[in-house]
Amino acid sequence: MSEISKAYEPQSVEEKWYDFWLKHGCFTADPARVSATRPAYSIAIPPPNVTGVLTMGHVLNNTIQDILARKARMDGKEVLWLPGTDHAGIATQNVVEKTLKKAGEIKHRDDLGREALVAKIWEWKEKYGGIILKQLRALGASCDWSRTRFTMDPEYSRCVQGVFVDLYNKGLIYRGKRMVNWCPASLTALSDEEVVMKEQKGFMYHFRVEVVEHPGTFLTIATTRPETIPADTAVAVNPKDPRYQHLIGKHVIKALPLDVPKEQRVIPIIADEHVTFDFGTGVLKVTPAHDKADYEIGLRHKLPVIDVLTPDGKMTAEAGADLAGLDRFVARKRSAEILEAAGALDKAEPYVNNVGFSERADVPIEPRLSEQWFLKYPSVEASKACVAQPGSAGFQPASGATEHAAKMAALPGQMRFFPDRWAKVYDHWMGGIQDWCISRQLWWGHRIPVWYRGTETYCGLMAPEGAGWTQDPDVLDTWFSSWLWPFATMGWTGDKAEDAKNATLKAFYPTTDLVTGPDIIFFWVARMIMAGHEWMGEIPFRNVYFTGIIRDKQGRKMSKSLGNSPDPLDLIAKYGADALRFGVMRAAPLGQDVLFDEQTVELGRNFCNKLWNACRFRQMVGTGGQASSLPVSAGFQPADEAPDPAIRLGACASEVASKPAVLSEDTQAEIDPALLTADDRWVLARLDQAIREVTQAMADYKFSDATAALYRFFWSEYCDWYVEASKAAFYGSDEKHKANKLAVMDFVLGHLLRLFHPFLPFITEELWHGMGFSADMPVDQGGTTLMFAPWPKAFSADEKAYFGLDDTADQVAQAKYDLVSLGRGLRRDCKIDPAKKVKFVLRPAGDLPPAEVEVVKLLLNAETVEVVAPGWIPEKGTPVAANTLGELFLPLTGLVDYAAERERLGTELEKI
RNA sequence: GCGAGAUUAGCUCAGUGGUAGAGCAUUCGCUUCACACGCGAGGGGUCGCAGGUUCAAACCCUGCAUCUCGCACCA
Repeated sequence: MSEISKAYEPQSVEEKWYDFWLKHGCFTADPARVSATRPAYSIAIPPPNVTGVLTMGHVLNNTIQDILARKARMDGKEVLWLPGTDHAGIATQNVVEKTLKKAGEIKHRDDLGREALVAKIWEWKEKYGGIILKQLRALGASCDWSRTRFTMDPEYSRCVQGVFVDLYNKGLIYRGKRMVNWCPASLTALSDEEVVMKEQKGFMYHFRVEVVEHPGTFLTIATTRPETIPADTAVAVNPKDPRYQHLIGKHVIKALPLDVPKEQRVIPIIADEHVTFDFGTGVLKVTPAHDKADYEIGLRHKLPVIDVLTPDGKMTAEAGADLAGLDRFVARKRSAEILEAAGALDKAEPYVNNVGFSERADVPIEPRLSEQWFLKYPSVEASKACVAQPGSAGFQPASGATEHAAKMAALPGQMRFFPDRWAKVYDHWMGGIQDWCISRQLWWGHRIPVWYRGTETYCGLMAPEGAGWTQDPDVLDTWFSSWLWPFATMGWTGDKAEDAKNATLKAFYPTTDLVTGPDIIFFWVARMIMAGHEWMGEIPFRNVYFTGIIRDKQGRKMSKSLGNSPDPLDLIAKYGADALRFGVMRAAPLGQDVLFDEQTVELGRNFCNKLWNACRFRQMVGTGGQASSLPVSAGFQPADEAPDPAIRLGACASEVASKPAVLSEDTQAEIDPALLTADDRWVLARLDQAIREVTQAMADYKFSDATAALYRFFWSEYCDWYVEASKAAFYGSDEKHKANKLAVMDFVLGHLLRLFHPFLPFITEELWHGMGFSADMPVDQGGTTLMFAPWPKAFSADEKAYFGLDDTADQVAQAKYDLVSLGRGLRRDCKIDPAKKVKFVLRPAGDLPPAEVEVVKLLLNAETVEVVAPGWIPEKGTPVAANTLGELFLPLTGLVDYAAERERLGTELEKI
C-alpha cells in the first residue's frame, strides 16, 4: 500500500514502465500474428545519423511516430516500428577525423590510410554510435528494438551493392567526366541536393581587354571571380547584340596571367545565346573549367579547358606566378589588385550574388570537372504517378478513418502526402529530375563494387577472378543506401525466391506511414519511392506525414551553432517525457513550423499533474478518505517475472465479460442508468463528443487538434464542471447516487486514460494500474497493459439509449453551469467577498429537482439557494442573471453598504 | 523569375458561409478539504488592405501589400 503523492513525479514512473513494456515484449512485432482480424501496421523510422544525439526535431518526429504506433496497437493492429541508424558518410568521417586530430593522433587522414581510418570509425561507432536510440527510449518510443538496423550492417551493405550492380547492368549507372559540385573542404563531389544557395556579399569587377584585331579598342567585362581569368578560354557576346556583332570572330588578349606573353593569352570572341544583353556589360568571360554554364558554352564551341584550381581550392601554377598557391579567395583580391595596377580595372562595385555552399562543410562549392559515377533514376514515371496530387480526381482531403480507409482501398498504389501541398513540390522535382552523382571521395561508406584492370571494367558483388584488378576507391552517397530503407531493413535480398519466403516483408511491406521533415523530400522520400517501385514493384509507404521545422521563440531554426536548441533530455529530466510529448504535440499543427518555447512543456507537465490529481480525487471519494492518507494502489511495482508475452494479446478481454448485452466492451456495467443525473448525462455526452473529435483528428494526422480536444474535455469540462458538481453528491448522503457517480467517474477516467495513452504513455500506464483498471487481470499475474487496451469507441445508438443520451441530454446541466457562471459574475459585480457565503434566490423556468439545486448551491459557494415560485417578486434593484434554466437573484440586503457602493459608482461614472 | 505558405487578442495559433475562439501573458480576487503545476471572475480583436459574390464573408472570388520558405538563376 502506498499513497499517491500530491504532485505527479514522472522520474519515478517512466523508467519502470519502459522496462516493463520491454520485458513483456510489447514492442516486438510478429508477422505470424498478422491476420484478417489483426491487420499489420508498420513504420520505418527515419534513421538518425549514427553519430547523432537527440534534438527537438527528433522529439517532434518520433513522438508522432510513437503516437501512431501506439494508437495502431490499441486499434488491435500488429505493429512494427522499425528503428535504426544511418552511417552518414561525410558527417561521421568528419567527426571521427576531427576527434583524432584533436587528440593529436593524426594530422591528416593519410597518416592512417584508408583501412586504418575506417577501422577507427567502426571502433568509434561501436563505442558511441546509437546513443540516440537509447535517448529515444527516454522519450517512450515503442520501437521494435530487436530489429534495429544500421545502413552498414553486412546484410544491408549487400543490398546496397546488389542494387548498384543491378542498375549498372540495366545501363542506368554510368561513369563520366562531368561538371560536379565539388566541396574543397571535404574533398569530395556532392549531389545537387547537397548544395544550398546563399547570398554572398562581394564585388562585381569591371575590367578591360584589348581587341587584337583593333588595337586601341577595348571590351569591358564584368565578373565576380577575377581569379579565374587565367582559366578563360573565350569571351562571349550575344549574337544579336548590335554593340558587339562586328567583333564576333575577332580576338582579345586575356588580362591575366601577366607573366605569360601576350601572344599566348589570345582568346576568341564567340557568340552564344546564353549571354544576356543587359546583364553586366553584355560581355561574358568564358571559364569552362570553373562554371557550369561556361562549361556548356565550352562544349558548344569546342573550347579548351584550363583548370587553375586545386581540389582544395588553391590556385595552380597555370594561374601564373602572381597567384599560384594562393587560396581562391585571397587570389580573388590579389587578381583585382593586379588588374588595377595594370590599369585594366574600371571599377569594383559592391555586389550581392547567390553562391552554392556545401551543406555539410558550409564552404562555397566549386564547379569542378571530374570523373564520377552517375545514376539515371529508375521508375521515374511510376513514382511520379503514384502520389495523389491535390485537386486531382483521386484525391480528397483527409477527413476520417473510414473515408481514408475506403480511399486507400479504392486507389491501390496511391500514396498521400500530408499536408497535400508537398505533393506539388514532389511532382515539380520529379518533372525536372537530373541524374544523380552517387560517388563520393570518402572512405566511410559502401565502396563502389567496380574493379578496373587496364581498360577493363568489372561490376559485381565480389572482386573478379584473376590478378591485377583494383577496386574503385570511391564510396557511395549515403542516400544511395538510405533509399532502400523501408525494405532493406526488413531483410530484403533481391532474390525473388528468397524474398517470397520473408514473412516480415510479406506482412509489413509496404509500410503504412512515413513521418519525416519536408527538407529531405528529395534526398530521401522521392528516392525511396523510386527504389520501392524499382525493386519491390510497389510504393514503399501509404501515407507520408511531413512535420514542420522546430524553431525557437524568435522563429529561428534550431541549430547547434546558434545554441538555441534545448537538450530534450534536460527537458525530460525536468518535466517528464509525457510533458515534453504533450507540449510539443500541442504546439505542432499539421505541416506548420513549430515555434518552440519551454513554456509549452511546462504546460504539459501541469497537464499531467492535473490528470494525476483528478485520479487522486477519484481515489479519495472512492475510499471516503482524506487526500493526505490515501490507501491506494498507485505507485505499485510490476512483478519481476515476465509472463508469457502472448497473454498481452488478451489484454482487457476480461473487461468484456461483465457487460450487459446491449453495451460494447468499453462500457462498464456498474452504471445504473436510472440513477444518472443531468450532470452525469452531460459528462457522458461530452465524452462521446471528445472520443469522436480525437479519433477524427488522429485519422487526419491533426495531433494538435487531438490534444486540444482532450485538453478541453478533461480540464474544462470534466474537471472544471463535472468533478466540482459531483462534490454535491459526495458530500451528501445518498449512497446509491454516490456509488453511481463513482461508476460514471471510472467510466470517464477509463476512457480518458486510453484516449491519452498514445500521447502520454507513462502517466496513463501508471494510473491505469494504480486506479485498478487492470485489476481484472493484475499485471503480476500475467498482465494487461494499457498499451493493448482497446481504443475507445464513440457511443452506439444502443449505448446512447442505455444512458438516456438524446440530442438534448447535455442541455439541462449546461444551462445550470452557464447560470452558475452568471451568478459568480453577479457576486463579483457586487464586490462581494468570495469567502463570504451568500444567499441566492432561484426562480426556475420549469421543474428543478432539489439535487440540481444542491449542485447550483455548491458551485456558487452559496449559503443557500432558495427556490421560489414563479409569482415571486424580488425587491426592486436586485441583481439578476437569467437563462433558459431560470432567473438567479442575489438579494443584497445586509450584504452591501449602499452608501459606499453609491459613492464608488459615482466616482467610476465621473472617471468615464 | 516560377511556385508554395502565412497575415485573426500582447505572444503562439485554432477557426472554410450564420451572434469572433484556445493556451500563454495580463488585471482583479481566492492557503474553498484532488490539484497554487491550482480555483473563480474579467479586460483585450472594425479577423493585412481594396473591391466583388451573397439575405449573410475571418471564411468564397479578384487585385494589392507585407513576411517566410522552396525551386531556378546572369557572368
